[in-house]
Amino acid sequence: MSRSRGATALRADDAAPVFAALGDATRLHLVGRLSTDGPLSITRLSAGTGVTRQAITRHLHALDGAGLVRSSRRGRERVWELEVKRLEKARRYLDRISAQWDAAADRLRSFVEDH
Amino acid sequence: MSRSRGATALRADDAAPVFAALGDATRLHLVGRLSTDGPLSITRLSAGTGVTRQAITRHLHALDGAGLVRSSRRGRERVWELEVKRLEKARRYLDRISAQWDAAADRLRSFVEDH
DNA sequence: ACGATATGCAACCTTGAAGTTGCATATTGC
DNA sequence: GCAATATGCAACTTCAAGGTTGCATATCGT
Repeated sequence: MSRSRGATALRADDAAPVFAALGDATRLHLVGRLSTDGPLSITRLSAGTGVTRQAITRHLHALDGAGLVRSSRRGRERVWELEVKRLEKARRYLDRISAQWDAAADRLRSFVEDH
Repeated sequence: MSRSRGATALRADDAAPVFAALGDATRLHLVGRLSTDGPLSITRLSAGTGVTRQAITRHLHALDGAGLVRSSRRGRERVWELEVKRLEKARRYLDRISAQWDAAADRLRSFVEDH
């Protein structure tokens, strides 16, 4: 096998929604916050963002739809946490593209040298 | 300096537009195509996409706006190529978030162990 | 029981993304 | 010069994303 832990590479059509979810400043801030501070409630995530709690809730659902976060009810609050696996899949996707580009650049270089 | 080659980490507000540009299936396909086949003209990039050349042109401009591609005129055609540096910055951004998450997970674990 | 706190849900508004069609302009090759 | 090829530019349509307000519902703590 080419990768450890059975990780499957994302195909373009599957990767696009993940990047789209990351492609909003507010959501990217949420992801950053969850990555540093760990699981947090909606109210805590909303504090200091400048937008309403309902808007934040929508963003969290958007991230959830892309598989980037996960939530669970804890008493009267709902706690959200990062789904780091999906994030790493996205990272590997970018890795692969860079690698392909490098290979193409190498081919171009040797082509030029041969002519 | 903390990184070689003077690479600067992207901040959330700068990274979001990059991910947004990657967050569309058509554009992601274009990026993939450019990464494997190298510099290509608009007409070639449009062939077989199912959308009009004008739409592809718009997508290319969107990618350009995010700094992910670069173009130059070659005779009567315009050739687009991947700007792999920006792609790698985005990759490092995801890397950093994963790392922060790992650190947070470690803190949480030792916190639990101490109580 | 009750006030305070934390969410859930829905209707509504505004704006920009994505795609189209139509037409103008620039280059190439004979 | 001219037909074919490759873009550039602009107006128009459709639709969903991002935000808001208002109100209902569920839990906690005393």
